This record gives sequence, structure tokens and C-alpha cells, in this order.
Amino acid sequence: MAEIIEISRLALHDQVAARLRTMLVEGHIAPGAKLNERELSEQLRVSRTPLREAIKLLGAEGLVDLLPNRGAVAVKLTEADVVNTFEVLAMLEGMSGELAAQRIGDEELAELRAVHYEMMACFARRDLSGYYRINNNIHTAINAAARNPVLTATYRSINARVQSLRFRTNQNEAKWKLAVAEHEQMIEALAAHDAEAMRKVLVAHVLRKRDTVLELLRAGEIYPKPQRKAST
Amino acid sequence: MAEIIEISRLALHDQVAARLRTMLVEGHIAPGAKLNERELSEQLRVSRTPLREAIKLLGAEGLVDLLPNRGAVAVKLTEADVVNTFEVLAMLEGMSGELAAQRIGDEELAELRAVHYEMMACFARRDLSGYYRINNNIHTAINAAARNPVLTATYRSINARVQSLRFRTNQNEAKWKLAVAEHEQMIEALAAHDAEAMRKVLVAHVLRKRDTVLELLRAGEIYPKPQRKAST
DNA sequence: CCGCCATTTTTTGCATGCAAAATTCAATCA
DNA sequence: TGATTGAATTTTGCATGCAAAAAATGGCGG
Repeated sequence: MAEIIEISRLALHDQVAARLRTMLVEGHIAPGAKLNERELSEQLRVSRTPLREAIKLLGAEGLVDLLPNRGAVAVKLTEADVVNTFEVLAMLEGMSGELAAQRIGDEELAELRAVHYEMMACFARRDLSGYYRINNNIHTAINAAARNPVLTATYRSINARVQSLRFRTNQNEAKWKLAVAEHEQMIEALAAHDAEAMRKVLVAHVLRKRDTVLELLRAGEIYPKPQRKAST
Repeated sequence: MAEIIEISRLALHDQVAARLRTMLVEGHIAPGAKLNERELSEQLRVSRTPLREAIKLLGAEGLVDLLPNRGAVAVKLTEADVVNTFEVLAMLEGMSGELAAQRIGDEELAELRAVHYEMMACFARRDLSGYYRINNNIHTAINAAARNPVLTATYRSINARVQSLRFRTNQNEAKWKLAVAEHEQMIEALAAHDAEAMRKVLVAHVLRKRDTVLELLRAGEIYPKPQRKAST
């Protein structure tokens, strides 16, 4: 019964890491931009020590590139990086779906169905930001239903790297409808506990998102000229 | 032509991280053991700052558990952790194999075959440590042939978490023979560019290793009583 | 006018110092 | 005797300072 005080119990370097992560994912720090320690430490009102620890963490997560004696820069994914990242992501999502179909419980499925309808409401209203938010909840729920924390953490980490790109894709009507249709199939596959069907639809879903991102990247709408390679 | 001086150009925190990683993987730091900052900084002859950065890194890699205001402890995997980790690992290996079968080149295949025979030599001599070393080279080569750096990095990171357990498994004759037979199948599948066969044999291979590790864990040969849960 | 080298400035990397939290230990009380 | 509370010690977390490396600036020569 001593679980009350858990809020604000986060270490400073974790708070800083979370803050930076958001700034990177939401594009407040542009891809390719240099992360100046002194500048950021003043902006975030912390000393350089926890900031440096946070930056090292983001480096391990693949969100920034760490250059020895030259600091860190926000990763700027090349087309090849995007292809490779989504290749892994598709497989991880596929696996999540496969396991979720086998392991999901009735209550979870009911809740997921409810969230699905919420998403449909957003779609009906053409509320894109709400759609994105709920869509994310659905994928998180599927991941949770797979009952594998290692898988969940791995997926999260790799997904974060392309999250900033996903953020910028403007769904056109046709693609949006397709995505919604795929979500319908997911619910059906889960209800039927059809692992293979679930895997297939999720892989297809992710690869379609990859293509959307690649289109944008090729159109140069995300950033002028890709040149840096991502590491990790 | 200026790629000469790249050795010893590693940052101190990276050297420390590498050193600690080895100590953890090879069991020089026992699972569940606390990582005392002052103690380690004296032992490794560095100040606490780079040491702390290294520890944070290992935390992100899932090799140590970071407890707020209470330092870090070497992860002590529960049975559930082992099952979950190998579940992801099997899939990553399967994917590596699948892609490698599609993408491997003739020279690569020839080299891999050569290394395979080196491994067979170790098997014939019952040279376990040589076998382990070369076995690892083979899996690394397969991973490289998949031509996906993101996949390679992800696999490496997750594999490191169970590497210390793998280290301790004493192959019995029957299992060893089975593993060798599976390796034969891998070479065949790669030569035939049979992606599905490759995936299957690798998944089976990893899951068999999982069972071996689980046996040891259940026998209590690795550590007396598992209690801590791993995070990340 | 452009390029190259030396000097200054900035920035990163590491060490140390100090405060707060946790752990340990002991003394007191039930 | 055992448990509990409180002080002493240890240990973590963060800030600051200093040295080395990189970047920026300026001067010189072509």
C-alpha cells in the first residue's frame, strides 16, 4: 500500500530524455540538427551532466547520432534507413499480431473493439489528429495483448525512429480508407484468433505505411537532401 | 586516405561500456549483483562520470536494471524473461535467415561454407570453446548477409541479454550433434536460396537453445532462486 | 580574390565537489 | 529477544570546473 508517491519520482536525466525524445519525434528538433549541450541545458534548465546522460540514451535508442568529440545530431534517415527500419518493424508488428491473436482475452478484445469504433468516429469526422492518437492506442493494445514485454519494448524503440516521419504523412482519402479497412480485418482476425491472418494484415499495414513515408521522402517534403546515415 | 587513425579513438565512456558489457556477458559480474559506482570507477581507473554514462547505456541495452536513487544491478532473468527474450530472438534470427537466403552472394556463401567446416573441425575435436566462437561467427555472417543494419543491431542487443546464459550451457553430445545437423541444413538452405527453409531451421535452432537454457535455469545451475524481473 | 595556416573561441569530455536519498548500525523500548 | 526509530555512513544524483579537441576567426601569401 505504499505505491502512492510515484509521480515526479522520475530521475532528472529520465525527464530530460523524455523531453528530448518528444522534441525529436515531433520534429521540434529538426533531423540533422546539432544538439548543443550548453544551449539545451539552458533551455531545459538542467546542468550538462543529466543532459549528457539523456543524450547517450537517445543515441542507444537510435534517435540521435553520436559523433565522438563532436556531439550529437538528430538522425536524418536515408531511404535505405527507412526501408531497413520498416522491414524490421513490419516483422515485429506481424509477430505482435500473431501472438495477440493467440493470446488476447475476451475483455481485451471487447475493449479493442470499442476503441476501434472510436477510431471509426474520428474517421467519419475526418479528425486526423484524433485518428492518429487512437490508432496509436490500438497498436499499443495489440502489442500488449501479445504478452511479451521484450517484444513491446523492442517495437517501441524502433518505432520511435520513424515516428517523426509518420507524423508528417498526410493521409489521402484513398489510403485512409484502406487503412481503416485493414483495421476492420484486424478486429476480425483477432476475434477469430486467426494468427496467420493477423500477421499478414499487420505486415501489409506497416509496409503500406512505409511506402507512404518513402513517397514523402522522395518528394523531398520531409527534408531537402538526405545524406547522413543512421547507426545504432 | 585518412582512415588510418581510428584505433584507440574510442571515447572513454564507450570503452567503459564495452568493458562492462564483457564483464556482464561473461559473468564476471554475477546476475543480481549491484554495480557500485565508486568501486567500479576505481577498478576501471576512470571517474564516475563516464562510468555513469556507460551504465545508462547498458540499462538501455537491457543488460542492467536501473533503480532510481539505488543504482544499477546486473539483470537476473526469470524464466518468463528467458521465454520472452528467446521468442523475440527466434523471430529475429528467422528473419535474418529468410533475408540472408534471398540476398546472400556466392562469395559470401563460399566463405560461410568454409567457416562451417572450421566449425565441424572443432566439433570433431570436441573443442567446445572454439566451436562456440566459430558458431558465433556464423550467426554474425548470416546476419550480415541479410543486409539490414537495423536488424543486425537489434539482434545483437537482444542476444547480449541471454549471452551470459548461453555461455554456461554445457552441450551434451546429443544436442551438440543436433545443432551441427541444423547447421548443415542452414548451409543447404542458403545455397538453395530457400528462404522459408532457412527461416524454419533458424527458428527451431534458437528455440532449442532456449530449451537448453531453460533446463539449466530450472535446475538452478545458473543461480539459486530467480526473483528479479528484467525491464526495458 | 581565393585559399591556407595560425590563433582565438567554442564545445565536448572528464574529474571533482556537494547535497539528497538510501542503507547501515545501534540504541532504546516493548 | 525482537522490533523500531534515529543517527552515522555510504551511495547516488546533479552541478561545476578544467583540459583537450574541434570550430570559427583572422591574417598572410599566392
